[in-house]
Order: sequence, then structure tokens, then C-alpha cells
Amino acid sequence: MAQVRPLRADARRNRERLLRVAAEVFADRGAGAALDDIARRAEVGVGTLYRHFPTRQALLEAVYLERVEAVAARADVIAAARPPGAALRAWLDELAVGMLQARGLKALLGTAVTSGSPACGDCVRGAAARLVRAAQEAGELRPDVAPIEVLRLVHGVVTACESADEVDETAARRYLSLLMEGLARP
Amino acid sequence: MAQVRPLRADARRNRERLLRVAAEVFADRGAGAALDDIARRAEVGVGTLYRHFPTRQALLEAVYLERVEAVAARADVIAAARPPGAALRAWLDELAVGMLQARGLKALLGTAVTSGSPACGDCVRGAAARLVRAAQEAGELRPDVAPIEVLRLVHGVVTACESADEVDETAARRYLSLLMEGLARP
DNA sequence: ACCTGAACACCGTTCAAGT
DNA sequence: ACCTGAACACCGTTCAAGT
Repeated sequence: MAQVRPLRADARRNRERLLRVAAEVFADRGAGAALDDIARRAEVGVGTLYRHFPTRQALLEAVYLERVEAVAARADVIAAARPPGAALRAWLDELAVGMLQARGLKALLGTAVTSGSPACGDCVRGAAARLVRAAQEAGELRPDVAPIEVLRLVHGVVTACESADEVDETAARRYLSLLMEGLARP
Repeated sequence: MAQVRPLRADARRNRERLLRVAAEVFADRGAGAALDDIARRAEVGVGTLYRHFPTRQALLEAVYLERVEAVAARADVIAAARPPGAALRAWLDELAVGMLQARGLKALLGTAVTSGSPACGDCVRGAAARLVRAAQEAGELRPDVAPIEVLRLVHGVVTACESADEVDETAARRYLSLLMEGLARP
């Protein structure tokens, strides 16, 4: 899937410049930022952007790949330190805060979670599945919810926060708290 | 605020044609449908569309005004027939189903709820406030949530449903059910 | 093998000219 | 008082020409 042959030196430089610039631009213009603008700031033809990243989604994934993997990896760290129910909750907390902070991350996870993009989606879905199953086996989570539903609900909760005037992590935690209480009862 | 003088006959006809066509187009193209397209189908210059509805939001509001008012009015009917907690829940159910069915309605309420647009926002916020307060006074709803937060959460839940493959009212009710259980505990 | 940027398509929005 | 549609701006996407 990934490049078998290493990229030519100039191509590699361009790719990296694009990623660095895209991260900045997504950060302050949001996930819908003009691709044209990203190419120009990276001092690269638009065609080059499209060659490396055929879709906006592909660019978003490449930009946030590390962060997404980090969040997914946190799942196991957290799971080792806490009982299943608390672990799930703590991880969803981190996930929600991450989505609130990184403006592109939420857009990415929104679609990645739904339409199974292999790169980023799998590791997040996998992490969620492990935590959800564990919590269900421990009787700390209602058995009739699927991991993907939990992810969708968290996505919805973050959306609810965004529609407030200012991004508010406290509100996010409160909303998640409500959600978790609902999820706990069978 | 509204037109003091009645509209000229041709203007009135144009306005009505625009509303009728816009309703159709929003219904099958979504709330982001091309305004250009709406004008063309209504056999009207684009400028005429902008004259009557200066923003997409204004058009959405005009198209869904009746439906929104109907939903708001349902609040009092429901409140008269059930205890406060059940009434709130039943109304939020109807609200969520309405947002799922009418593709523009959700987009409209999303912004209307946040950035207080007078036309549609007020009546929905008012209805929500009455039901939420009543449920809180009856001790059936935690006292630390504001009506607008409840609306945001419902909006988030509907968003969660939409990210599923197919629009699923059953899922919406389940999610709302979880949310309400979380909202009930103090 | 990769890059460039002109070219095209599409959509939103405005405004001069018309009735 | 209202309508029209050309004109402009902006953005996404492709592709012929270049190295």
C-alpha cells in the first residue's frame, strides 16, 4: 500500500512541506481550508498537492495520523491503570478534548469512523472496541451498545459543544458525563 | 419588521415560487443545495432570490417556518397530557425525528439555536425552556442543565445518527433514551 | 518520475440596466 | 418597486507541457 520505492528527494521535501503547512492552515482556518492556499504557502503547484494527497480526506489523515495513533495508543495505557468503566470514560474524555482542540481531527474522525478509512479509522475503532467490550464484560456498560455507536455519540457531543459560543472543555466533560451515566444503566 | 406594505403581485408570486422550489430542492439535495439552482428552477433571476432572502439561512427559515412553529406548538399539547419528565422526553423525540426527516430543518435549528435568530429560534428555545424548567421543578431533571444545552445535546445526538449509513429513527430514539437517563440523575 | 500552472467548471454575491 | 442576468471572485480539479 505505502510507497515501495522511496520517494525522490524533491518529492519527499514537497510532501513534508505540504504536511507542515497544512497542519498550520487547518489549525487556524479549520478543516475546510482552501487547498489552493495550502499549496501556495508551501510554494508548490496545486497539482503537486493533488499528486500526494488525492482527496482532502487523505491530506487530513496524513496530517493527523500521529495524533490519532497517539490517542489510540492511550487506550491501552489507560486500560491497564483503571477498572474498565472508568477507563472507557477517561479515554473518551481525552478523545473529546482532542477533537475540540485540533479542528481537523474532529472532521477526520467523523468520516473515518463512519466510512471505515483504513489509515486512521481502524486504530480508533479498534481501541474503542477493546474498551467497550471490557466495560461490558465487567457489567459497567449496557450490553446493547456497539463501539461504533459510542464513537458516534462522542462525536455528537463534541458537535454540541462546538455550537456553543466558545470552545469549552468543561462543557464537553459535563456532556460526556451525562452520556456515560446514560450508557451505564442497563 | 415584516413588510408593512404588501408585496407587489409579481414579487409575491416570485417569493412563493422560490419557497416552493426551495423546499423541494432542500429536500433532496440537502441544506447546502446550490442557490443558483433554486433560482433557475423557480424561473427567476438570482438577484431576485437574494432580494427576498439575503442569506441561505433566511431562506431556510422561511421554508421551514411553519414546521418549526408546529414543533414548538406541540410542546404545550404534550405538556398538558403528561408529567413533566415524560413530556420533555416525548417532545425531544419529536424534535429529533423532525430533524432527521427534514434535511434542512436540522441545519436550521443548529444555527438558530446557537446564534439566536429571532424568527425560528425564539419559539423553539421558548418551548424547550418551558419543558425543561417544568421537569426540573418536578425533580425529574437535573437542575444544572440549561434548556439550550439540552437542545444542543439533541442536535448532537441527531448528528450521531446521521453519521450512520442510513437514517435510522430507531437509533435516534435509543440515543435519546440514553441521553435522558443521563439527564435524569442528579 | 515528478512538478508546474493555465484552464475549466461550479457556486456565491453584487450591481448596472431594464420594466 | 422589483426583476434580470452579466460580471466578478473564489475554490476545486484536471491535464498538457516541462524538467
